[in-house]
This record gives sequence, C-alpha cells and structure tokens, in this order.
Amino acid sequence: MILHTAARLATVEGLDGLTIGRLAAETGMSKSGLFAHFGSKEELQLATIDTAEEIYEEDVLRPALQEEGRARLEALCERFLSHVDRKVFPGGCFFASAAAELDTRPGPVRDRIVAVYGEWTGLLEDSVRTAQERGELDRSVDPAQLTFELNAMLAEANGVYLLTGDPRAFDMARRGIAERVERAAA
Amino acid sequence: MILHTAARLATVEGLDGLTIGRLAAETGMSKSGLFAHFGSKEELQLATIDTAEEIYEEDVLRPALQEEGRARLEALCERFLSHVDRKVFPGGCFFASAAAELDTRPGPVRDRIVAVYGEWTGLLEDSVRTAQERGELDRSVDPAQLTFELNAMLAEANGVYLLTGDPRAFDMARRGIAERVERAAA
DNA sequence: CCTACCGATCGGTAGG
DNA sequence: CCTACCGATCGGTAGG
Repeated sequence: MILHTAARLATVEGLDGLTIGRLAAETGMSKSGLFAHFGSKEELQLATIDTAEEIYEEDVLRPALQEEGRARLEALCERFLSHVDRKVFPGGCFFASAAAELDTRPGPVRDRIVAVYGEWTGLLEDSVRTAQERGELDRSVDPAQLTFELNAMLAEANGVYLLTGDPRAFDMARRGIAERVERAAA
Repeated sequence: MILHTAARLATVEGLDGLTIGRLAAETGMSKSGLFAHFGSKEELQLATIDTAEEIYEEDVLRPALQEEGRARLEALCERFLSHVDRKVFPGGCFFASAAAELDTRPGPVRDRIVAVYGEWTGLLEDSVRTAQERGELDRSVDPAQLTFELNAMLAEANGVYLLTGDPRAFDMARRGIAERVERAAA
C-alpha cells in the first residue's frame, strides 16, 4: 500500500520530490515509521521503481504477451497508450517520467531506469524479429530502427497528452504506428 | 550571465531544483543579491525560460528559417538534433526537460512551457503547409500528423541520448525522419 | 510503529 | 549588492 502510494506520487512530484515527509502525510504514517521500512530515501526510490514495474507488467505486458509476432508488437503499443489514457499513474508513464528526471543524475536509481528501458525496447525488438520469422514483417526491416520509431510515437503521445490534455495525441500515435507497421509489412 | 547559468543548471537539476542558493553558489553571488533581481523563485523560473528560448531561437530557429518549405522542415529537425548533440544545454533540450517536469504542476511556469511547445509545433506545421503549396510534399499529408511523427523522433533522440549516452539515437532519428519526409513527398 | 530531535537547506525578509 | 536572520521542510537518528 505504501509503495503503490509512492509510485503514484512519484509520477506527480518526481522520484526526488517523493519526500519521506510527504509520503508520510499521504499514508497517514509517521516519517520515522515509514523510514524504518526502507532505511534510506534511495532504497525507497528503488522499491518504488520495483512496484511501478510490477504494475506495468500486469497492466501492459501481460495482456500483450498473450499475442505473438506482429500482433504482439501492436498489442504492446496499444496497451501502452491505453495505460496512459486510463491514468493508471496520474503522471502518465512512470518510466518516461523517471527517465526524464534522472537522465542527468548518475547513480543506482538512474541505472535501474536505464535497465527497465532496455527491457522494454528489447521486448519490442524481439516482437519485430519474431514477426519477421513468421513472415508478418519484411526481413529488410531493422528491428532497432522500427522499435525506435514506434517507441518515439508512444512516448510523444504520453508527453503531449500530459502537457496539453488533448486526447488526439493518442489518435495521432495510433495512426502513425499503424501506418509505420503496415509499411514494414509491405 | 546569471540567467545563462540558470538555464544550464535547470536542465540538470530541473526548474524546481534550480534553487536560489545553488544558483548563488554557481554565480558567486549571495542569495539575497540574486533574489533582489527576480523577487520570487517563480519570476526566476520565468526569466530562465525566456533566456532558454532566446538561446534556442539563435541556435536552432535562426539558421533553419533561412530555408523554406521542405528544406526548412528538414533544417529545423537537423538543427534540433545538432543542438542536443553539441550539448548547448548539458541536460539536452531545455523544453523537453521542462515539459516532463512541469506537465503535472499547474501554474504560470507550466503555461509558459505549453506556449513554447505550441510555437514549435506550429512552426513545423507551417513548414509542412508551405512545402505542400510549393509541391514538395503531397497535398494529402496531414500537417499535424506529420509534425507529430517528426517531433516524436526528435524528442526520442533527445531522451534516448541523455539516458543511454548512445549517439546512434541521432542516427536513428535522422534515418526515420528522412524516410518519413520522403514518404510524404511521394 | 511512535515522539522528539539533529544539522542542512529551502524561499523569503529586514535592514543597511 | 551584502550579512544576518525567519519558519518550514528536508533526510536521517536516538530512544523507546
């Protein structure tokens, strides 16, 4: 419960703005009571990232991994957009938020975010490769390149929607992704 | 000089992490000496955004605006990537950094960032429209859609490069943008 | 799990 | 432009 609150709070206040005092107020506990669970702010941040990853796996990955190949690639994209649209975290994609905040702050927390990013893009790339093996996408397609372009549109939809509140950002991402995947199939 | 230091600091520590005490240490002035220039932290933040915009206009917009139509669109993209690559700000694109930080924090500072985002995408859209009028891009292309996709790749290159340090992010953006624009020309 | 506290730093002010 | 200060909040600790 503490960590779910922390994960939600971190997408609004940032992983650094997630202070122990604020989390104490939000959960109704005392600062030191909370502190005893984690030992340091950094450990709290790392535990919060673990929790955010579990939520993401349940909400985005698990449903999409029931598909395979091109369908999996498209499901991963669609589940991501849905995840942001449904405001599972009030500040949109937890990892996009954390990546932007921590990109200039070396340390174990940043390293953890980089690792999650690598797992996500690896999953997209693997889906592209499987789709190629199944003959659903052209063999001339560079999996890293296609992943970069699809992920760019996902991240942009997240960013634009948070900044402007305009849900057409999702429509533009869906259209761009559908056309890009279709082009990779031809 | 104060505001140039503030703009650089803000891309590393965030616009909120840009504290008056830290800026005082960085500039060699006293806190209250600095404070007298701005009156409040919010005014300091707004003045810092103005300065970042001036730097961006000089470094990205001015060179690209010497071109017209499709060439302008491509020059805007290329100057953006070069701007990030040359580390004009240590934390990459000032506005991408600020947008991600402020997207969940209502107020005049956030409003200012939203306005700058609108000006930038408006410039890209206008370039697309002019290119269409000149017969350089197909008339069936939706300017907002193409702008969304190009801007997505620019923002992703910025984000991935900051997170991973891998300059191939620029290559992938260049390739994706070139292919996307070429497709819009056919 | 709590109260009570530590030194450091925050945004901001008084007074010069 | 400065020194000296304010109350609030930070991460963290002592002691229970």
